[in-house]
Amino acid sequence: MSLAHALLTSLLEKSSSGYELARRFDKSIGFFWRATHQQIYRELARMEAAGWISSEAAPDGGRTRKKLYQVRPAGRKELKRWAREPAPMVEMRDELMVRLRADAVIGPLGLDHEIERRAALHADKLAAYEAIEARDFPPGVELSREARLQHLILKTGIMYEASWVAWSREALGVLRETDR
Amino acid sequence: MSLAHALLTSLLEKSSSGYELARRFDKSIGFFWRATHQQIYRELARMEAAGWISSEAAPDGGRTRKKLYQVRPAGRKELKRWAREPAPMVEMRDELMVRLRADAVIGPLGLDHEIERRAALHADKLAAYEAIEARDFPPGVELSREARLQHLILKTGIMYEASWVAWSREALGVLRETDR
DNA sequence: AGCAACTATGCAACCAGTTGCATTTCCGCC
DNA sequence: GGCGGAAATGCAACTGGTTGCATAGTTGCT
Repeated sequence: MSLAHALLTSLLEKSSSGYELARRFDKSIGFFWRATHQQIYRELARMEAAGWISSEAAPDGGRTRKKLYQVRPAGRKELKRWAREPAPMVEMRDELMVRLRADAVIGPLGLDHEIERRAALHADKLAAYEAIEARDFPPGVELSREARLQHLILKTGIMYEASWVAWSREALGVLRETDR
Repeated sequence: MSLAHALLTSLLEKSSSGYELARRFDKSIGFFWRATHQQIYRELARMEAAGWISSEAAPDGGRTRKKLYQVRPAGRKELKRWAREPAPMVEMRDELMVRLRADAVIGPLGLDHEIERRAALHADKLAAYEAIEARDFPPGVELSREARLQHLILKTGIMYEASWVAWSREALGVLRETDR
């Protein structure tokens, strides 16, 4: 269960409401860990029950239902404990590979369109990440430890998307050479 | 739900029992789609209920409980239908990134050991894939359409593992430079 | 005043995948 | 004859993630 730990990390950076966390997950953290608002609310409730975080009504005099969460010492301790655990290796798990194999067995299925579509999506993400890199991590600037690690994480995303863009080119080559 | 379709593909290659499929999933198909025997038995039962596959007792005179499954026309049709659907893009989702971010926020946690451990695992997989490539797809040999697609799938695995090995080197550099 | 869009939270049902355990039969070994 | 291990199938309980829907207040437009 590492959504909880992603949320702890995010809350340590800044105490927030569930809603704010959900939107934050659409950005930085969300590059490598997705979560719906449902999941987040449910998880926050659990974490509060476990004593990892505490909540207070937002300082707006009760006009909204908004709750602000902050990390309690037990939560920080839990995050430290968890971070030292071995991280399960992420396996490649891709429906497209199943489709390619099906295509190999039951004849040409026109998967090239699909690959082109995905190549475009990966290229978009890659461009977005590279824009962030150019903006936040320009070359020649000394970075803090924290910033260097954030840069590393961003570069991981860049590597990932670039790999898929390159792969798509190769796959299209194979398919077209083959189906000519 | 694409385990069903992975199983259909596998059964089209060769009619098999659940047990055999489970072991086959530890090899070729399992490089990009994992499944436990539990999942496989459950899914085979569903697929039979849907009329995609049919089963018969293994030709051993009822001495074992073994069942042999084969694909029915409806199953082949379903596979074709499914293969043309858009394939959801696989997002990068990695606990290690959460850990790196936690490390950025709550100080050095000694993640370098963890990264080394994973680098070794990825290097092992990479070596295994490359051995298969050298054995099954030696350079200069003309390949059938099916074999070319299988080679493409294998190369995808190689790209994936090689990316992570390269990434690990970079990550270790950042961490060590930073924590010196 | 009326409506749409956004902020903010949550319940309930479902689906896919994991874990732990149970069962039966066969085979080889001591 | 007994024992362990592999072949083969399956049930039950649980976890994590998704989907659809409900609720309620706020802001701003017309």
